Amino acid sequence: MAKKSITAADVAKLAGVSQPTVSRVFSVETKVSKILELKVKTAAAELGYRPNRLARTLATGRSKTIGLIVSFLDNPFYPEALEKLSLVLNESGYHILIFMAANQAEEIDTIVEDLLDNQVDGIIFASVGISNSLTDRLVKENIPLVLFNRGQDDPRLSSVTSANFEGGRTVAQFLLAGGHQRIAHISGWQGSSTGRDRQAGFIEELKDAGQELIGCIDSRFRRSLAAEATRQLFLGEIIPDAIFVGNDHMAFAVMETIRTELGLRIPEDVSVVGYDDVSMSEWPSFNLTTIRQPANQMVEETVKMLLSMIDGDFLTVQKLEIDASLQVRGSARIPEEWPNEEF
Amino acid sequence: MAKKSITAADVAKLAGVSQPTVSRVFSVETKVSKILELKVKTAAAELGYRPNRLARTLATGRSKTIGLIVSFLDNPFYPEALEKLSLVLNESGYHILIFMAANQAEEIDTIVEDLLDNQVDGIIFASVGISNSLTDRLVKENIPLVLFNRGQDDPRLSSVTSANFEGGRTVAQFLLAGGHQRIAHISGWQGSSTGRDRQAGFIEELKDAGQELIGCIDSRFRRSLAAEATRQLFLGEIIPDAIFVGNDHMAFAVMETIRTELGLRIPEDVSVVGYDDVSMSEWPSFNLTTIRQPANQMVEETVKMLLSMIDGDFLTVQKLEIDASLQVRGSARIPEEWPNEEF
DNA sequence: TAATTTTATGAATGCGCATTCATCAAATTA
DNA sequence: TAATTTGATGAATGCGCATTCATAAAATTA
Repeated sequence: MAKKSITAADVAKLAGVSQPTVSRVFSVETKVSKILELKVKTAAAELGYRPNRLARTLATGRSKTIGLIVSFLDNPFYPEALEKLSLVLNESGYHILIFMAANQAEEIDTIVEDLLDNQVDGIIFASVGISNSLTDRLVKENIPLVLFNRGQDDPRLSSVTSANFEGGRTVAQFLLAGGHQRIAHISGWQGSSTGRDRQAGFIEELKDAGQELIGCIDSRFRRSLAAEATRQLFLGEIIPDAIFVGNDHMAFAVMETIRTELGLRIPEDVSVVGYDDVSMSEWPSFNLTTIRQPANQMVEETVKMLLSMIDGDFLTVQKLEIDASLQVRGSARIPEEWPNEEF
Repeated sequence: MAKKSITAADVAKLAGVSQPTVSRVFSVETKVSKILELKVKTAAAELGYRPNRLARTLATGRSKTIGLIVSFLDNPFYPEALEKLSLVLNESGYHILIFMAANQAEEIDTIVEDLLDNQVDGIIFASVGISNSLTDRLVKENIPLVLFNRGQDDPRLSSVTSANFEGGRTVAQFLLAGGHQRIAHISGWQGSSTGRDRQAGFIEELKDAGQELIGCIDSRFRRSLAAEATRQLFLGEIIPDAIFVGNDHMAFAVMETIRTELGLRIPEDVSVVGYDDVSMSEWPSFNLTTIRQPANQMVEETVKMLLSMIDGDFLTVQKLEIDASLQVRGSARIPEEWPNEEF
């Protein structure tokens, strides 16, 4: 029933030229005389012709489509990033084939196969890890890929993250300067570089100052686990006067647990610091002091990196770390001598 | 440089059969003898063959890909829906080509052209409208489409929404039963059916009870406008004792403005009711009484509808409205005689 | 003006698959 | 056993485009 679509051949016939000429008019960097070009364009407009992108892909081997695998969409950082990603890629003429993932290696494998079946020109892994075997596969197949907000040690993998280690350090400095004595950490997933690096930087800086964490619980970027961890931390003899939470998404749950269940005040009784600076952080209800991870910039760099790999300019692997500064708000005691603006 | 990929012909050669036989093995509903099938599968496994989905599309005319246009991704209702959508479509073997949109008709037109170039089998418009001319076009091209969380009068358009009019009515009943006397409405975008219907149902029920709104401001589903509208409402002589907000996303901003800027208590001074029941609504900070819009069910129906259109079973246009019940929480005074559970 | 180079164009081909059609072998019936 | 039907398989073709190659026309040079 579907109306047969208009092909280059149809346009060619109407314009009185050959099909290749039509093709040339709709491709860049090919020479067609002004006269024929006009004829073709007129005919095309009359018929409402548009090149079939899939046929083009089949002929050229390039789909102008990139695969995107996203996880943790309940964390508002990712919808924000996704929106930006879409914008930037579309501007470059790329389309997005999107897949949501939990974070099991097996599932990722399946998704990637699917992506390859669709001839994507490259893949962005947003906050999902990639197994060694899959890396082998993709490197061998020569599929460009970039990890977004997730790093891996494998020297063949490019990634864009914020400076998580430094970020963790900064939080520690801030809390130490605020005179906190009983500092705890509710960490992001220790199976992820972001979770690990933030924690490592945080602990290292504390150690340099002669302090140790009074508690450290992996809550795997999940609200419910973060809430549970909070309860846990306030169960013992020594209760925290400051908690660094592995990301904002969990920090909100932590704050609510502290206020609602424990009946404590923030920051008077407990300071809370997050990581990401999602837009919700500045909502009055939270007013969360947090490390600002510039999603826009990260997205731009990710796309730039991926596209240059696709264009084959250089396939140099890069592990880019974007500076992440502290956004001081009201959820943590502010040291008197702390610089006014951003750190 | 890209390694030439393995084709059906390669597999055929290794298996000692013809290319069509390989094709048949990888298509459903085609008969191949057990012997050859095994040979082919063995050879395919050995080579790591997978059918090129684009080539298949070109040959069959079906891409097994659907286009998704989403707007308002900052409203957590949509990421939640998106996640579900991805799940359900993938289960049916469909892929998603995703586009973010603001809500200008022109932009949508461009996106749809792009989608068509990619031979999508169908399109889901999540919370975006569609112009008449575009409808003409898509109907003529015979492209199945479903509007998700958005209705339009055009009899050619299928849609899945919640029962927005009834939902608005329910909220009014609830607020009236609670004895509220000065009821206001901060509405969703009046350019959208959801915004209009919720408002219309709300007003109608009030009218039936002999009440009128003391204020009604279109805040177009935007937080900042909702906050501004709240200030506006409390500027006058008569200030509201209840506000129905067009969706949860805005309701959070309204609540924060009421508490932080106006220094009023919820629900003691003002009752607030939202619409959607996003997961954030049950966060202790908000504990928002709201109309529950069952995203899961809406997504499932949307997909079911779209796929049946694609399969050509029947192209009957449907305007499906899913029941939406009131989720009573703490942000609005609860009438004494109100049924314990859901309404 | 003749000889040479450049440039625009069309014919032919291939990308990887599904599908029609013809063929041949096997299974069924008379 | 001959005649008929069924069913599996391969050869050929097309989906819509880009691209190579050959050719004819135009532009350049001698």
